[in-house]
Amino acid sequence: MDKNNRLQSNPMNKGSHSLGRLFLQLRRLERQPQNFGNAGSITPSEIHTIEGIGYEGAILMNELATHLGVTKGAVSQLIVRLEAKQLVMRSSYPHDSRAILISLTEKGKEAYKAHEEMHIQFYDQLRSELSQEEIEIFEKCIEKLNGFLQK
Amino acid sequence: MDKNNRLQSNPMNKGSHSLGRLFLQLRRLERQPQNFGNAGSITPSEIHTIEGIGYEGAILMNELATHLGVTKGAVSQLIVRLEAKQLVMRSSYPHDSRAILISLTEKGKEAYKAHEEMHIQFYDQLRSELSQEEIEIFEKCIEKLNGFLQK
DNA sequence: TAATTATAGTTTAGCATCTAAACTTATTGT
DNA sequence: ACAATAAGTTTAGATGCTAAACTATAATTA
Repeated sequence: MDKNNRLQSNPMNKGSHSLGRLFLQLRRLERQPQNFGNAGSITPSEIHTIEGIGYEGAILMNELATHLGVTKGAVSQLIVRLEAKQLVMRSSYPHDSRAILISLTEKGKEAYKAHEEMHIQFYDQLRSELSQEEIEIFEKCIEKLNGFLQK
Repeated sequence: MDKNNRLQSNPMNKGSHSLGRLFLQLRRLERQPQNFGNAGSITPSEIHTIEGIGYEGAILMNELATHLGVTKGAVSQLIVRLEAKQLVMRSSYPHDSRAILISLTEKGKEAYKAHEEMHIQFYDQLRSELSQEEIEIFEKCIEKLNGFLQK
């Protein structure tokens, strides 16, 4: 295509463009089911849910919805599927009989750990190509981004 | 919940955790339709498509699919919708009568520009809270990430 | 040249993910 | 006790994607 025809060729905006490509990559990743442990194929939404549960140990549907940034209805549906796959289990919450505590089964914990291991390896790979100082600045930037997007 | 029960409490992994939260934020963002220009409500997939077209000026279905990292079928469906919204138009490609060139209508260009403007403002906001050096390191890290995820 | 193979794009069926809203059941506040 | 609120479930419908079958054109090869 004719590159002179581009609507945008602002050189100041190169960083924004890299970020844009990263978004597309992440969108692609977030569509790809994967195997974690021997739990079979797990979709991105499922693994995020497992991550949220595993991080807390046990969590209410409510809290999980807030953590994931989705409605309680969405979480309810996910938990049905994860329970069917025997990755999570429900138990009652002593202080409020309406509430339901979700926790990981042994199989779920395996998947959780395999996923964490993957994260750690990924991060190690990044660390191996950057200095300690660069990593710290990167993390600071990520925190800033998190702050902006919070709203 | 009992924080001592956490499956993961590795302090070395804090950066990975921030990155995880960023992913969740982005997932949430990427579900939210927005208004750009006076083109009405535009979904994330639609705006990514418009961005890909606008950046090149005119592009083949084929190339667009590669750029977005989706199948040609997905692009075909998106273009149908964007054409119905009068944001893009099809024209024939001189060298190959099978191929179809997609470009933006005036309304599409408006949406494109409004979206770019948003990106630039977002990036300016980030820049205002970081030093020039920090920005450069951040961009380097983004490039690294892009490299990793390419595979 | 005629037949085969490859390529560009479209269409369709089906899956995954989510929301909004209606619903059930339990809790809280007056 | 009663009304309002809160936790979770269910359902219908939107979105966004893939895989695979399909049409039409182009390129290759026998």
